[in-house]
Amino acid sequence: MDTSSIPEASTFDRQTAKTTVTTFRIVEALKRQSRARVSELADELDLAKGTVHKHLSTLRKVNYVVQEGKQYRLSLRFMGLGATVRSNLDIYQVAYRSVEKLAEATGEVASIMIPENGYGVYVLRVSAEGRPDIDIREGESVPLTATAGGKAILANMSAEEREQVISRHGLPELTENTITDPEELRDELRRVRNRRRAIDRGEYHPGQRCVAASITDLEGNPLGAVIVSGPSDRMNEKLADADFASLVGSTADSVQSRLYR
Amino acid sequence: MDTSSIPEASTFDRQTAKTTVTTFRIVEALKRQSRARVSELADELDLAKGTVHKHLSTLRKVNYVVQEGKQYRLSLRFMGLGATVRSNLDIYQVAYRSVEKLAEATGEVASIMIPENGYGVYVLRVSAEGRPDIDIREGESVPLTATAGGKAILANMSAEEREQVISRHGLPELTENTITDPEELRDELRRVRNRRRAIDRGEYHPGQRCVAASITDLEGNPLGAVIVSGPSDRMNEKLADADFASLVGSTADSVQSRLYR
DNA sequence: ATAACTGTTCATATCGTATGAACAGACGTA
DNA sequence: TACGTCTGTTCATACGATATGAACAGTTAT
Repeated sequence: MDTSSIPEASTFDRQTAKTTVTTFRIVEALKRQSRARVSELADELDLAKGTVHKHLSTLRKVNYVVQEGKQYRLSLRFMGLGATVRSNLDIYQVAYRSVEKLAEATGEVASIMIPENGYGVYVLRVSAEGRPDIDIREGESVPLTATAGGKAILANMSAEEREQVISRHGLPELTENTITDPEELRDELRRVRNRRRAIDRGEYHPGQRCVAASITDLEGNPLGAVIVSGPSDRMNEKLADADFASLVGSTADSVQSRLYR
Repeated sequence: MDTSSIPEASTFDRQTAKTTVTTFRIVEALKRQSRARVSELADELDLAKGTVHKHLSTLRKVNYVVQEGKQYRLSLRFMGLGATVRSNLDIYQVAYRSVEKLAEATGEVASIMIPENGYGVYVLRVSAEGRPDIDIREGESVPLTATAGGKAILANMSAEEREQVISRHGLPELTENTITDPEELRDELRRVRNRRRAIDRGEYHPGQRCVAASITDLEGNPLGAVIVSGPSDRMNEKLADADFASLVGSTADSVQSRLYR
């Protein structure tokens, strides 16, 4: 599951360009459906066919949508935007090599997550054998409350920010292991702070287990997290070795120190 | 250099959502500048400050722009769009492993390019030692006329399509080696067709040299190209070995055959 | 302290969006 | 084949919303 979708344009205040809202509602619908026709989108978004057609043909003219017969799909130009956004992140540049090494050393998938608007975004994922395409993809947004990386980030936020995230986004129950009680989450975050590492047990994907350590700025505010993920059973074995978990922490520390030089 | 930018909204016909055009002009300006303030964008795009502010705050509300103090930047959500678009491409799924192997076998950067709207887009780039971040990035659009991959694609287009690309986009001179004469390009494309491979010599980046082979559908229409790129001097040495160049071709053939099974 | 910036909000006029109808063409069915 | 129902696209219209420039307060430099 990805983040929730954009409400219809009329729910926004007067200081909002509602045409733009509608455009992005269409873009996100196309993201979900990968390819769609005019009337499908009109039905789904409750818009007139003419309206959808106008938006799609506009997006086609600016090259962000491609028409294939009667179907429309998002164009590869979005890849260019995504790649540019990512490469502008200091943390991505600095962390790239370390994450690669971490994947190699652990034999599992290693990632970087960055918080944005109360969500966590995986900006980098490397597996020991090539790029991973299953389960979680680079660029995916996930709730901070239901992943090891997210918990590592939340744990280092100020109480104020943390509570804001919790009240804004709640604690969506994604698997039977997801923490859904705010008080329980606060306890868990205290443990994360003390141990300087977060662990999840299938709270986002059942059967997946992750270890994470946070990267902070000089005041201790969270900038992101380093994560190692794998199948629960294999991860359980590996976690028995204390060196394994400390690898995640030392990677995070190394990235953090290089961020400030 | 990336693809050219969107003209101002008023130049579009009546069947176009001009608000959307303006929004994407702002998005592309933010792509170029990575972070910008309201009045910078207003100056650059020749819009009223109030207009830019309205668009930016709209984009922020739908989570596609992040505000950091007085600066605005594109959000990581564009990464999610880009990753989704890419993973919907059959050719990406099929080619991934082969390109990885090709990078390893050649010791150079191996890529897949896909044509879209008369441009070539690098949808995948793998280097023997980790992900390459220099020069050309995944997601970047380049002119078909000035790259080996682009020439491999152009060579397999119908004469009609090919001429349409040439007349629409021209032959932009990117380095002193770029082919700028249409007739010379047509000759070159004939050679490409005969040899079943395209070579460039710094026509896009000086000092870079690439070999490419096309991937086509069952009717022979170009779907993309497989490319190996590296520094000119090193590539010259390697190209002396006939097996080296044929590796590119056999990779393309293998991808193509697996596309139709 | 001044001055020149800034980002944001506001009211206004005009432009342009969203709508639903109308149309022709594609598609499937009988 | 002929029908009916779907489609995408275009069009005119009414209303709504965009773009504007001015006004304002806040910030940064001078």
